Amino acid sequence: MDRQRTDKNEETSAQGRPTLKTLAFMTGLGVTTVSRALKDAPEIGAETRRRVQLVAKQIGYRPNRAGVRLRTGRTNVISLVLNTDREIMSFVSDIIYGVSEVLAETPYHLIVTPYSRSQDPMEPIRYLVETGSADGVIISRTQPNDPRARYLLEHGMPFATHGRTDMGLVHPYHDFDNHAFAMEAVRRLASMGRRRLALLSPPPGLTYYSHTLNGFADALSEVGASEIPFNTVSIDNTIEQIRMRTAQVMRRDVRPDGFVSSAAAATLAIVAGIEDAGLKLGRDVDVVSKQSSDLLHLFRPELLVVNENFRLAGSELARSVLGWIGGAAPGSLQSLVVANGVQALNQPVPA
Amino acid sequence: MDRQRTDKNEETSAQGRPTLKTLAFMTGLGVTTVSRALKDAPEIGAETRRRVQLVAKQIGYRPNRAGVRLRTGRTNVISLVLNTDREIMSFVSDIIYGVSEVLAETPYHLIVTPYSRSQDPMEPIRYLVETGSADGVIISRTQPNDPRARYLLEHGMPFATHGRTDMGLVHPYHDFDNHAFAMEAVRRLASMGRRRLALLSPPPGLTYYSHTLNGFADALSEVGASEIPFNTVSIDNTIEQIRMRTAQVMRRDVRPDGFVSSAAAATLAIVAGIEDAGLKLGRDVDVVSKQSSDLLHLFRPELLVVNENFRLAGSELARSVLGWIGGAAPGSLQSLVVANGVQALNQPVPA
DNA sequence: TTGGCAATCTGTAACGTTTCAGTATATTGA
DNA sequence: TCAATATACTGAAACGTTACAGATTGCCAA
Repeated sequence: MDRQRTDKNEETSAQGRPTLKTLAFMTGLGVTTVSRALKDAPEIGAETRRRVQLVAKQIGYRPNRAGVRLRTGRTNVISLVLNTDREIMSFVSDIIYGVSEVLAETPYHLIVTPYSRSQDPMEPIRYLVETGSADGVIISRTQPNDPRARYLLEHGMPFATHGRTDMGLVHPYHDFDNHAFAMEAVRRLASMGRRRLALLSPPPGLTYYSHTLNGFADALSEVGASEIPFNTVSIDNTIEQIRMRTAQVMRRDVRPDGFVSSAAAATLAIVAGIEDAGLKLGRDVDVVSKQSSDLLHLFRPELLVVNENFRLAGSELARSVLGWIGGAAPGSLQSLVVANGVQALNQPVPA
Repeated sequence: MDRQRTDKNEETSAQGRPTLKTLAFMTGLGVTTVSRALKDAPEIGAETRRRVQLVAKQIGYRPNRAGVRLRTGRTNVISLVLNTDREIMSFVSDIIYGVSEVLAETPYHLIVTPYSRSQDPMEPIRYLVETGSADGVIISRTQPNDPRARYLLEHGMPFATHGRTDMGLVHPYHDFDNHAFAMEAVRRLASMGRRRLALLSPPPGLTYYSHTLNGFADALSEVGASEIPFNTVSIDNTIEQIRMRTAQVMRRDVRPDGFVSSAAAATLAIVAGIEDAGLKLGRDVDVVSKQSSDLLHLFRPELLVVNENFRLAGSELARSVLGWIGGAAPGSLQSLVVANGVQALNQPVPA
């Protein structure tokens, strides 16, 4: 079980895919010259360079990734590190699409490196660094003090985080402005006369948890509304837990007349809980929710939504990592996207 | 004899990750011996083998993928080929998780190879084969006569399809029994007294389109119900298109009193359309829908649902590809899942 | 003794790429 | 004129792995 080629002569131009040796044979040049000609090295004659590149294009030469990787250590791989059981569904595919879109025009491949509940989140990161399996890494579920970011920085591995850190270290990131989202959501609810607001927050521990909380609190004091505590659940809880908890709080004497929800799936549960308690959306209570695909308005037209574009996030993250690999300053590869305000019903939102 | 002088740069034990050479130096053996000892080759002494493996574990040796790949052509990569704009969201992430789960316990990596609307679906396939970028491939959106499957088969690249083909060629697949789903859906509607049924089908062209249609038709005649044509849209249409079309058909004199929907997102649109026409779910019409995550019941409790487990699909597909790579017969790597529970089987499904 | 054989182990040569240290040839400065 | 220098190219080595074709040893039959 081995390759069919056994002759050590270069004459074998017919089979297998072309290599530098093939190209060298066809052009009558040395492999070194061909290699350099293909990457526009300065010490190659213009004429020769053009000739080599022409032939390469003609026969469809593509550098062997294993060869390059073995020699240079460059993998041409970007790894997207995902939590296999925590990440919310649609989220992930959108990010993947966004990343793919950007990587498609480059020699880079996207590999998905999963880790599950049972594992240390650092494990895949260490694996990537130790084995040098990727040239760059994208991580999500970013924490204020994120050991992954610190580790990657220490080991000189380019990366970008979905969400910001707060460690005094500078690195590329892409983030959605959840502070602005929460403020906008509260303002909107206040403008509808809602005064007792509850927040279904992101999971504590992640950076955007406090962003959201702060935005919520800032806007509360701005508009003079009050908060109904709802912090025994987060969007990481199950649908059933959120639903039950919502129903509970809605049955109390002093109950929320407005909700801010950080995730679409969770919003379904909130609304179900509201209705479990015999109350009506739009009359007794209003809900502002983030969503990543434009479906919530079908669920209940009364819902107020803010769109978060995860596909864009994927693209930005990919661009950031590539930029860092390409030598750009990490500090110049940060982006923060602000939503275009709260949308009632289905008005398209370009981001 | 004396191997004290072989060290060219052996002394530099502090650098980089360990290679076979490192291991050879530490054990006092040759690299060949170490290589074979690690893979339990028969001509290595039991004592030596144990010793080598112990040391390898101690210093955390991991074979260099580029080296292996360059030498053997084996990539240890499985590629998941995805349509970047057509695939429905949650779908994809579930499959990825399923695949990851299986691959996690192997030396294999998952790489996502995208293609977009603008491209020929064959392009990524050809790329993978020509560059030998993967040892196995998973494709979805399978067609009865699928050029990708044929090409992969012709070129000896192991693969598995999500959905079956109908070309008389045998290859691994995983499929959800949509014929059974459609029949079950119709029976359920019929048992509720519904007699004029409409089907929101999968996109024509894909294999499970006809499976679904046939199941629908078979059950219709079984229960003596009739079909209201609804074939100007499929689940590949936009939410808005489906919604409008549903509203149209529901405003007619002879309108459906039951729907069968092949996708959850589309079901949202159907229900919206029904309500646009001033009708009420559960009273004027019932809807049976497939779903991949358990959310539809929150949307409208009256909805009837059948769960399709895409995570399972991902796992099965990964297992199939690995099995084929491992030398199993392609025909033994086919699975069809009905309702809840996988059946391994090799026989054709009711056409 | 001789030769044969099995059991272990080993060096060398690839795989395709890039880098290092050159080698020719022409061009220039004096 | 000679040497210095730039221009255009080249072979060899190396990255880490595995396959191939030996080595070396001990043992036993003849």
